Amino acid sequence: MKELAAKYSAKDVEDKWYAYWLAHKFFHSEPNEKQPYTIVIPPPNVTGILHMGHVLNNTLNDVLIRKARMDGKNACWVPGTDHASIATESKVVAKLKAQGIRKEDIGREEFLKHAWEWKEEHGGIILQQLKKLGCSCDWDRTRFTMEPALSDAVINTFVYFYKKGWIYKGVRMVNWDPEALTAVSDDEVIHKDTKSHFYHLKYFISDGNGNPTDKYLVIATTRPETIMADAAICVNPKDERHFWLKGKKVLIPLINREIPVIEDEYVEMDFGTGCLKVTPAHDVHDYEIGLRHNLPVLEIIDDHGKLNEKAQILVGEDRFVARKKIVKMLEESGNLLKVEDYTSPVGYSERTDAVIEPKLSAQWFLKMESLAATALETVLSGRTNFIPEKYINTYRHWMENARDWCISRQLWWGQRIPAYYLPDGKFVVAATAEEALQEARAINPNIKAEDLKQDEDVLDTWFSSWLWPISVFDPEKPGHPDHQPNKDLAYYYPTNDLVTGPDIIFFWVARMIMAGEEFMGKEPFSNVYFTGIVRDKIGRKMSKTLGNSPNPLDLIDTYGADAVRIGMLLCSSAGNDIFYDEAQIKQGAAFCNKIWNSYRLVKGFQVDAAVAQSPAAKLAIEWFAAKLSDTLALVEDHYSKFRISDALMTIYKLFWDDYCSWYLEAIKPAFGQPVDPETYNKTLEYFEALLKLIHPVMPFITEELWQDLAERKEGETIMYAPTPKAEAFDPAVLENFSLAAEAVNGVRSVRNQKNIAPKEQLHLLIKGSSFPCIPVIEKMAGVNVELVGEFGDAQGVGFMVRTQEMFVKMDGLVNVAEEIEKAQKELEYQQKFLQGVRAKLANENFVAHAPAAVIENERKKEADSLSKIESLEAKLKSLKK
RNA sequence: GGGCGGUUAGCUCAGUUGGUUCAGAGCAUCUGCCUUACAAGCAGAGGGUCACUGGUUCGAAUCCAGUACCGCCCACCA
Repeated sequence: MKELAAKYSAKDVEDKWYAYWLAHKFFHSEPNEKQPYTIVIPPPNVTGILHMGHVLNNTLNDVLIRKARMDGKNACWVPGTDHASIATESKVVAKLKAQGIRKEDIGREEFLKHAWEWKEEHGGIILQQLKKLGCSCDWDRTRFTMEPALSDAVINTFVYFYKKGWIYKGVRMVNWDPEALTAVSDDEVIHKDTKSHFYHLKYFISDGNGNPTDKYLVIATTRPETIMADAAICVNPKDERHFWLKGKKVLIPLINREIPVIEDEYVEMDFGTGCLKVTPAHDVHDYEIGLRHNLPVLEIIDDHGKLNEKAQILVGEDRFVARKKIVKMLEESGNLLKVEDYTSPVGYSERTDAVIEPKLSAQWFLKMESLAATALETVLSGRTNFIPEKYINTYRHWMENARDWCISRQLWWGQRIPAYYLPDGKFVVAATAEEALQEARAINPNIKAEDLKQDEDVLDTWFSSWLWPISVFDPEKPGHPDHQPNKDLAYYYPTNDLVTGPDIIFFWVARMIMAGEEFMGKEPFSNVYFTGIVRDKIGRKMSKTLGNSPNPLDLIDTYGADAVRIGMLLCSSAGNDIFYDEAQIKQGAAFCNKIWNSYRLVKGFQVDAAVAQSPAAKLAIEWFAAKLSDTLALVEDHYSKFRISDALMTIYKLFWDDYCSWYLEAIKPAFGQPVDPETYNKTLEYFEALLKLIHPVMPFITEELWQDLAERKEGETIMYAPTPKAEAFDPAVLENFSLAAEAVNGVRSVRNQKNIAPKEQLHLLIKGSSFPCIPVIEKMAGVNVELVGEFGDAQGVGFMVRTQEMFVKMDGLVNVAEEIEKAQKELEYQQKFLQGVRAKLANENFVAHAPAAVIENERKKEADSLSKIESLEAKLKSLKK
């Protein structure tokens, strides 16, 4: 046996064992005859770095996958990264900007070169970081959403849906991000209540020749800078206040353009002034009103959010600058009636935090109706479970109201839309330029390859990640529903569990279900476990700007990966936000050390075949076998319900309290004394079972100790050791030991009160003819036990274990008055308790309605209480003598 | 504005179909111990009117209704 340090040092073991696992390809999985257990990683952004959210998510994933592996399943965890269109592109743009380069100047091809360089440089860092955490991903299967095969899959699915008639190009009002210069989907817009102003503006009625009369109407708007794009003023047809406006025309302030007054029920009579300025180009609802009334669409804000020449005034000004300036101008011109403070929801871009500009533009859409209906059914039917269930409601609401998905993005980093335009503006959709040319020739036989221009836009990132559970195994399958799944896909799909955050339930989870049903005819996973958001201990989100997000690698360096994993899991229950506190990681480190030191004790035992097994050891061995089986069942139950932190806490207590504090102390030989072989072997056996049980949570320390526990051959690992199985046991064994433990606690309590050192041997009298596990009590409490009929005149302190009277003999140390007071108090409590029980039993309604078992129990309480009262009274009598 | 979830010890949370002495766990706190595996430890102790108000019931932390507060999702009444 090698010497073990007094403290566990994670640094000395973690890298060593990770390298060992890799060298032996323990993480690698190939289809075989065993039952598969599959997880696909929620692919982190390719240029991202590990944050606490990743730590939580991937720790959970790793616990599940390691558990499944030890349960005998063929476990496969597929890792990879996401190209993250907007996030990556904006990072590259920023980097180039710092060098004074604008992407427009260098062009698409050159820009993509830079982007790939960036990806090569930063891509995959996060995967290396996951290794530090101990994640047992099948690295041979690492995928990237923009690698050629997966990009082909994306293009093929686009073509597939286009041919199916579900993808269309349309001019729609989209959410325009003026900073990223791209449209974003509805889900990427975050509405925040924003303080602004409500400007009441006078629009003078025209005399018919474009000249103002002295009559006017008043509109209220939050966006005065858009008045130049007004196409009409709209009132509710039922609004009597505005009947006089019928058929009138009004003049837009400052520019005096004439616009009609129209009527539409959309206008709320009791909101604002009841007059709405209709600006079809810059408001979603106004656009719809414009369609109904055939109004012209005049766009005055450009892609960058600046006013263009069509605005006539304030040309070139940013929309927010223009707002301030135009208010002043309106005030000077006498059109500004009043300004109110107003708070209203404003849409912001999730990625850039820019205020979203509703903008009319040509975009590609995927019809959601059928996909959403199917995917809703997948969850409602329970083929895919959500943990916690509350997210089903959220999911249902979204699916029932899903709008067509805007899948085009005005970016370069991503899969380019496979639409090819002919010179006349017609287009064809095909997977390759060659196929496109053929199709184009069907329209116009004279078309040459160079006449075709491919669409400039790329596809939304989620349009590739929704294929992830399929494409990581067989990229040929999506887009080709007739294609026979390859061996991997046939074996690993559907995957089992998905662990992810609720923030991407629609972006990703819902859409993976759609793609799974569409291309495989089967749900992509059976369970979705939603984690919470990791917050700091006072509840703030982790963020770079707040600086409250620790670097996980520093934590791993300081405390070890096992400690970090424990720390995260301790405070995580499904669906609840996580309040991260470094104290929890310290607790994890303390647990590592506890395990380490218990091993030091066990390995330090001297074994001597000539030594007889002590009665206490025999009892403890019998008890721990039962305790272990009992706990194993509990742990399995927790895992089956995804109560991972409960499972961890259950094992934690089994190891620390039951094994270390009770079992080891009970079997531990006196200092310098050897232990008998049977006890030694059982102790090692239990220790090994505990290591296996906790291995999914703490992979490194368990491997280290397991390897040292016995002679191991190269290539052996705890990773594939089977999970310990519960065995049948006699519940009386547990009950008896816990009675003994209560007696021990009673004695210890007395020691504490009376300030008696643990070493000092005491006498414990137990009234009665028998009591279980007496040798354990003697060993653990440091007493000699004597069963007696009566305590007689002995001096000391008494206590009770349930209905059993006990008495610690102590000459001279007893304060009789104190003892009397204690007994008196206890007596009063018991009498009150008895009263309550008897009142219940005297209640005819209770006796008539309650189940027999409950009544029986009340009777037992009554009897127990009576017996306690009897002995307390006797005790008082003898004390008072 | 609509929907969903929550409120239990100082903190983070359990509490399964209402019924065992059910009011719990971990951490934190307090007291005593450097006892020969471990002071990242050992032993002991204190701490809650289960948000509030009503109701159902023999019996409510648990079921129902209302109130208050917190959180999340959806939704651009300009």
